Amino acid sequence: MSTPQPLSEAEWKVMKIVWERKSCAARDVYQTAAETEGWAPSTVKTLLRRLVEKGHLKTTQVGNSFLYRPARPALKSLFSAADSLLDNALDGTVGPLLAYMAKKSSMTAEELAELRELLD
Amino acid sequence: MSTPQPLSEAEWKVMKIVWERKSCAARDVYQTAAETEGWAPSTVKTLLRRLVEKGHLKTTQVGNSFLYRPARPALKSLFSAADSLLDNALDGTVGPLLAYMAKKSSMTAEELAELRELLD
DNA sequence: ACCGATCGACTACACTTGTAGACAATTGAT
DNA sequence: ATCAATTGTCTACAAGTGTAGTCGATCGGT
Repeated sequence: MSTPQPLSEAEWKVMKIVWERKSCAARDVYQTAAETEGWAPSTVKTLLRRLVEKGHLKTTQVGNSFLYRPARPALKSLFSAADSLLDNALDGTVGPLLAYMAKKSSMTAEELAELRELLD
Repeated sequence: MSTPQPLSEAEWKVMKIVWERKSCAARDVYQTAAETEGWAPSTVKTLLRRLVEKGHLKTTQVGNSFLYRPARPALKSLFSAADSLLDNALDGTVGPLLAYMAKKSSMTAEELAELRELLD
């Protein structure tokens, strides 16, 4: 139970929308996803349902509808995905992989500093 | 064409076997995958075929059979996968993500040193 | 009390993925 | 020349995924 089923690509996008806001009525997700992905409301409904089934989202009923909230923090899910990525790395490729990611991602100065500290 | 379709989980496993070897006859893959994954030869055949279709493997005919060789280096594919992972990261989560990966993966001293250098 | 908007439930369907059997051609050994 | 083993091709099928329509219940406004 600690690690729910992995997220598909479309599911990640929905999760990101939910993680980013505190109140996550279905409507918020519909609207955001319509703008950013061009998805029909039905599409989002299906994804929300599957995410609940998979245990990534918890719901609280409010009137006729639900409030959706993440079942676990974004970082946890991100770490699970990172585990898979690391599984796919061959011997000796992890260093270059991290270097690539560090270079590509724009990290804030603080993040950089923390990371540097950690490497000891 | 620069970025072939992404690899599925099972496909990664096959690719890893091929990347690790010089000569990659189908038989080598069957045997290794049978040991490590318990896959039937048919399963491996299907995966090899799909990988060729997807452009991840190139073949050279040798007698009745093929030699399989990666269409691009492992690092390239790994980087593509890293791109997806980074796409899924929310603001401010990249630092912790890299920290997690660095901690979890046992890198050699040299890799560590290189990475440290890079963070400047 | 009624009506339009909205929500969730159910249904749909093509495509991908995991997993594998059947079979024909070819090859290597005898 | 023959025969067993091996290889690739074709076929199969259940589960997962992307994408979305329909419909009945309900909520909010009048």
